[in-house]
Amino acid sequence: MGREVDTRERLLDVAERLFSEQGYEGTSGRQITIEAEANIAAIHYHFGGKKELLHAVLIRRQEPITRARLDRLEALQANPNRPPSVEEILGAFLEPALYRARHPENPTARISKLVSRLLIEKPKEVDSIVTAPFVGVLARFLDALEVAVPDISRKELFVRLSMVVGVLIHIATGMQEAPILPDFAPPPNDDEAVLRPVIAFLAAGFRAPSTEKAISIESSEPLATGYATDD
Amino acid sequence: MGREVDTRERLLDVAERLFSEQGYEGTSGRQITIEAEANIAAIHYHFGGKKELLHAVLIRRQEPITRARLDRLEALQANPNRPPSVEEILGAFLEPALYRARHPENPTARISKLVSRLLIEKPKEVDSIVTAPFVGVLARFLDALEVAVPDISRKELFVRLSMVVGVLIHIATGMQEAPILPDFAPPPNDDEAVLRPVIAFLAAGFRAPSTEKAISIESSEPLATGYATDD
DNA sequence: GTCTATAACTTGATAGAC
DNA sequence: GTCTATCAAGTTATAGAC
Repeated sequence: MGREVDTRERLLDVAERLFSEQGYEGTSGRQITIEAEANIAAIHYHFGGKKELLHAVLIRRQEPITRARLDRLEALQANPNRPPSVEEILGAFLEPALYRARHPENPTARISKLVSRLLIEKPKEVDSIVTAPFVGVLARFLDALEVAVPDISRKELFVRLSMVVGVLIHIATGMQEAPILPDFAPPPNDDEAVLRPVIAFLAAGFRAPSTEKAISIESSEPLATGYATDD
Repeated sequence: MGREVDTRERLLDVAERLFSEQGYEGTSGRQITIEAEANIAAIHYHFGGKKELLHAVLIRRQEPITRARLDRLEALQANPNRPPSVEEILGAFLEPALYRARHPENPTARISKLVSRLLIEKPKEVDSIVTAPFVGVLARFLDALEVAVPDISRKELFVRLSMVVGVLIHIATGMQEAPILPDFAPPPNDDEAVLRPVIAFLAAGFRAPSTEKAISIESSEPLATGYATDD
């Protein structure tokens, strides 16, 4: 295991694993090269530096997940007479990112954990590369949710979708199997069993009545932003 | 601002801010002492080291939040004839940790963000000190939820509560106001407006029908754990 | 493409003067 | 309690031999 592929790819594999387990700042280039059985100078030679290595790690996996999400969503939308349910939409959003999420050796699980960490740690070297591909995806799913849950404004649907992202990150980082409560067994290893209760919970949340105040007749303006400076 | 208190306290304040903004690994003791207008050796003198400084930062705020949560929960449970609703329970859990969460200068907001980061980054120096106080709190809230949502097993309620934790972390780290979608204004600054739609969403999730298979008559054993080794 | 060697710097820590 | 001075160890990065 490990020596059948060339140095460049071994570096990508090891970096992906270590970055996801220890974070970007918590992982040194030295450790990566050692575990990849490569030379200390290899990162600089193949990528230019640690930052560029992170970019390469992300690019390699980001696009397939994005496409899987959009493909699944489009498949669900194929029949305009039966628009997808909230459950189906959430499945299309969550499953590609959490495919075999409880198998740490699985690339999808690792990259979702890494992206989640980066979203919180926000080292300067990322922002664009992590979030940019996400923006288009969220917009498409928001469109679908507007059809599935017509009673809720796009604005409130966005708040709800953002909580889905929070849950996704929580699962991807493996926090829910933390020391949190000792008397519970860790979740099962198969995706369906992990996601079924999660999707049921979230879908019910989407169907909750709106919490927005009923708006007066004269409301052609956008909703107030609430940008108070305060204090 | 900054020089009215003694060095030890200034170090705690600055460390709290920098750790929460940059993470534990991403913040150097040097930077802390410089911004606290203290000497480079001050951390070692007052705390013993960077790790002990982190402990001191956490201890200072952890306990008040824990007590606020439990106090609120107990107040809700004062009248045994009217057990608290899911919404009230969630409010008691979330509000103490998110008090003025969108004000980065607010200690509660900072410490919640720091704890959230530590739960994901998991530097070796913490685990116990971060998660230990949390365990007892979660158990108490789970008890309350069992009364409020009697149709759902404690096991599935735990899964749902763990998603609440995910949402809490998402909000505390400020991820939901990220670059995620450009056409939405950031959430308002007042807690009630931030939390009302969140709590409504989560409460509806708790009331979703159980996703557990109906169990056969003979089921004195604990549910299967799903600890498959697989692969 | 891979190596050694090392430059240039930052980190956490501490001894010892004041 | 606070300072300077310095430590050993670690970091990214790079020049140049093979």
